[in-house]
Amino acid sequence: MKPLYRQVRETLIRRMVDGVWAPGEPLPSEMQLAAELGVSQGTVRKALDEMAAENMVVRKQGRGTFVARHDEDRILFQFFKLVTDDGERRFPESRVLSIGKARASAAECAALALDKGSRVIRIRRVRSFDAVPLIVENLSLPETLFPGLTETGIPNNLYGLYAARYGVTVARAREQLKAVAVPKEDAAELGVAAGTPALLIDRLAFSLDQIPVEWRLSLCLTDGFHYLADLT
Amino acid sequence: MKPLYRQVRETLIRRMVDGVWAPGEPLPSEMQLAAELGVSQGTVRKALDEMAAENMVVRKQGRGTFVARHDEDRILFQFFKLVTDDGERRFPESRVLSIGKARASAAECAALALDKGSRVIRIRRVRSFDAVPLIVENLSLPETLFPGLTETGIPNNLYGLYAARYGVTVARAREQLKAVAVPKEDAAELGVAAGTPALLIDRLAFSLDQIPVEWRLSLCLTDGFHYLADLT
DNA sequence: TAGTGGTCTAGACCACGAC
DNA sequence: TCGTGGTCTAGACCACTAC
Repeated sequence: MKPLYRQVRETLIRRMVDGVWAPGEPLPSEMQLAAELGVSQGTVRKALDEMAAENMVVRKQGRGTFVARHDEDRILFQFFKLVTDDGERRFPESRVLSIGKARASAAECAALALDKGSRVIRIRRVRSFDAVPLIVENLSLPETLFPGLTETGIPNNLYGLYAARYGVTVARAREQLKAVAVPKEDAAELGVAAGTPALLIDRLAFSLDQIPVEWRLSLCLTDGFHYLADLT
Repeated sequence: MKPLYRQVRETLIRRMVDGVWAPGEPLPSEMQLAAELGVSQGTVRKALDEMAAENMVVRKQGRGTFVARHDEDRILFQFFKLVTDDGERRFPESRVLSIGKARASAAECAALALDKGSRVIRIRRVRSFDAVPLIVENLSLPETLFPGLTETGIPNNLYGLYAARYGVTVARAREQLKAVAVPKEDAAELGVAAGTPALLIDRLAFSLDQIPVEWRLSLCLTDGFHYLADLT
């Protein structure tokens, strides 16, 4: 049998997925949750501590426990690892180059665990620091999860939009990095010669319930910037 | 005042640094530690759980709590992020190209927090998979921490040597990644043309007591391999 | 002052490993 | 069977926030 605190944890995650508590909202207090779920406060606490460690909730002494929001700095930088060489964390501006729908390619079906023939939304954009382009990004999203996305404006912070408009919270991602030569198609957008070395980041993002919800290929110049990883 | 469980944690780390318990050895049981330190078992447990989460100790139900060892698996999963494109984790062979002592450069002093004029050990080696060279590595170590290192054989698993021979346990590292063109000096070792894109990994490794103990620049080809990061 | 999460304690029982 | 860590409970007090 699964430990009680993990069952509690899953109940709470289920509720967040179902939108019972929206991002930014406070959860009931530990005592209330314990009473409602028929367990002791300590068990609820262990579940919440684990969720806090994974950035799903934020605990504030004296105030309460809140569902994590995707516009808090700590969450933003959970997924954005590119830092200036003097260690400054900054967030780039974005400009959408194209957006549209299409039948998912084989690679997209594989990455996003979609059935053959499913449809995806594709976004291509450039991200810049101080008007200097540094990243070209190609995103694929399952259309069923984000209906109508192509008709709205695309904000800089996409994960905030996923959460606010579609109730899809990105909780975790895995990134695969390679060094590649910038191909002809991307050279112009980045303002460099084709063949320049660049960092290719292949990211698959997962929702609270571990479903892949976004596939993103980012081609990054690393002049004055680097990808920062902590091996803990 | 610092919480009790953190004081316990620091006491235990201090003992590991001082070699009271060597890697692989069991710690006293929770009850024994609690009695000795004059706290409750729950407080010791919280300290140990935290240390287990940071890979400093390994807990095994029914057996005990053990000081973590720098065996291949730990290196592979905690410190070696390069995996094959089909997800296989493998350990490369290494061949030392040169080893020697020198006065630390300004960059080395800055990275390793050394006084100007300190001496360092420098190692240069090539790492291969199936005899195909994939990584050229330049390491710098403070000589005071590793006396006599230049006179011994250099094993493939350096962190194991640091721990076994010098009592220096690498607990954490930060890595900075860039995409660069392979310079002339390294092209021959890697068997590629100068200018080929490669991943440059700048790693600073810290001991249990948070002292920088190794600076490592790894130039990696990412053909058939990638750097894997989990954003949690 | 009241309510929240943070720390600390004490004790019970369970699951696992060694013998 | 015994000793270990793993889970669960219950209750006390502290630190912080809001009112």
